[in-house]
Amino acid sequence: MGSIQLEQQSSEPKYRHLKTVLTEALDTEFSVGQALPNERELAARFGVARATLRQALDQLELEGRLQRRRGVGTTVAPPRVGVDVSPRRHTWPGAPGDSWVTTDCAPAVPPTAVARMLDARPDEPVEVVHRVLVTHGQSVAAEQLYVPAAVLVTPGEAAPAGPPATGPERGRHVLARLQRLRPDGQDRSVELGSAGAPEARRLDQLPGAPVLIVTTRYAAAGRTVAAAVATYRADTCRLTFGNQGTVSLSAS
Amino acid sequence: MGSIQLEQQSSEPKYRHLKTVLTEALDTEFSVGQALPNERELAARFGVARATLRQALDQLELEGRLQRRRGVGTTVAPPRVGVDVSPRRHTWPGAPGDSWVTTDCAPAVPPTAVARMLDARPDEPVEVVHRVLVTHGQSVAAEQLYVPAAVLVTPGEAAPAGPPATGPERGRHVLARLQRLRPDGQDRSVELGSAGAPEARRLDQLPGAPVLIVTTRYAAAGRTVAAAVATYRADTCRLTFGNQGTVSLSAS
DNA sequence: GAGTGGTCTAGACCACGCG
DNA sequence: GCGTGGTCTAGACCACTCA
Repeated sequence: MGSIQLEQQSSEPKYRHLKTVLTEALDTEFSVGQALPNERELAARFGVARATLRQALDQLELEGRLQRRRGVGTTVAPPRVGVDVSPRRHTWPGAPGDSWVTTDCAPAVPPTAVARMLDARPDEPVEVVHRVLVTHGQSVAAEQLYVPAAVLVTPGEAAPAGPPATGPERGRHVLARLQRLRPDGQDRSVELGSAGAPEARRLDQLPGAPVLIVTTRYAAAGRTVAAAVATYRADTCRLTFGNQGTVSLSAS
Repeated sequence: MGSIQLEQQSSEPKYRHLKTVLTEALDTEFSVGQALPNERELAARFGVARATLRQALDQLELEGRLQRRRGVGTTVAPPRVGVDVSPRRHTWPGAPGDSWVTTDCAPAVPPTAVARMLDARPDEPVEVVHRVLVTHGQSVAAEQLYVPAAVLVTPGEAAPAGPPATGPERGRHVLARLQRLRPDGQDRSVELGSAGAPEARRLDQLPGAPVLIVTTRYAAAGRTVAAAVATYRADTCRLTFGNQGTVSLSAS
């Protein structure tokens, strides 16, 4: 990246041309993990204001090419890790092979959007199970699983030995009871969002960072019995859906 | 949104507080399609610089709450439209029920990343079929489908009557031949990206706008026979995966 | 304490859509 | 031609990490 000046011809914005130049430099002159010069240095080298340079860096970070940490610097990001969200692996919360870790649980009234998804009255109490997904030593996703209290009571069965009113143990208790319902299927959707303050803390990133929001509706006996809202770090991960056909492809 | 001043207490950045205030205003005082005051007006009303206000608007646009058009203004965005990308509906390119429209096709050498996905030599020629997906009168996705020329030739069959060297008709020809291979399965992944110049033009948005990139690998007879890179507008759509279980949920 | 990225300001001009 | 959002500047200070 020895370039000193940014020659430009057309009406293309500077930051976009800058992004192109930086992308080529990343492809040819940098390796994963390597640190870039700091922003003031880079801006001076290209002869632009720091805000303009940052516009280019912002997009490169959005695309997962760069990793920026306050107080530390900017480095070349590793390729995104693939996270399998296909129903085969991620079948049913708490099922064997489920690699999520339950971190907390408490009863609450759900957000209205969640209540609608559950076909529940807006004021109906639900259990909220908080879980995180850790791979390669880093948190990649945080999830809130909503289960109406009503679906957890089994008719003709005595109330179970009292679980704690809150905490991971209560969450495991809820998942165990959910397990007893036979899963029929799930609807799932993916959209772009930005991390709220609590998710950002759990995912070790700044609030407002881009995330992929995966919303899942779980069904048993033809009824919606649970809903999950999971936020995946968009910068570091890629959602994979495994093989959706009849014959396996060999892993490449 | 009659609020005139932005009182603040903690170390929370102004733009984030601003975003919270605006979100509440959108939820309570605005309806879909309604226009907001212009940016200079809003910035003055909240007592911040325009750049700070724009930081808040940027995030709200990323979340699909706002729609901004240069020369026009900012309006409240409608809810994102769900686009079904489940294998049931989106089975095999060109299959009946496939709602994509073929716009162009030409032979080319694929990008190296695509060649690797196809298990092809980097210089092996492929057919590139361009397609767009239109729903509710707007383009929501643009796709490039890569098919190695080798998989299209049928041994012991005469070369077909010459298709045009380029254009939609050639694309339909390629898809028709691809149909003859029996589909076995597909691998799919979703990640965040930003629109390049050509995709931006086809999706009627600005370059750099956030998109969801869906990469699909199609297999037949245990081999990878095609790969598709589709970019969906992240602002206006939500990818849905239908029912992935054994029993249908009633549509809500 | 030195150095990094994150936030913020108060301007300016440009490109675009529309009447 | 006017009003809109998009780009750009040249500063400033803050919050954070690390030696």
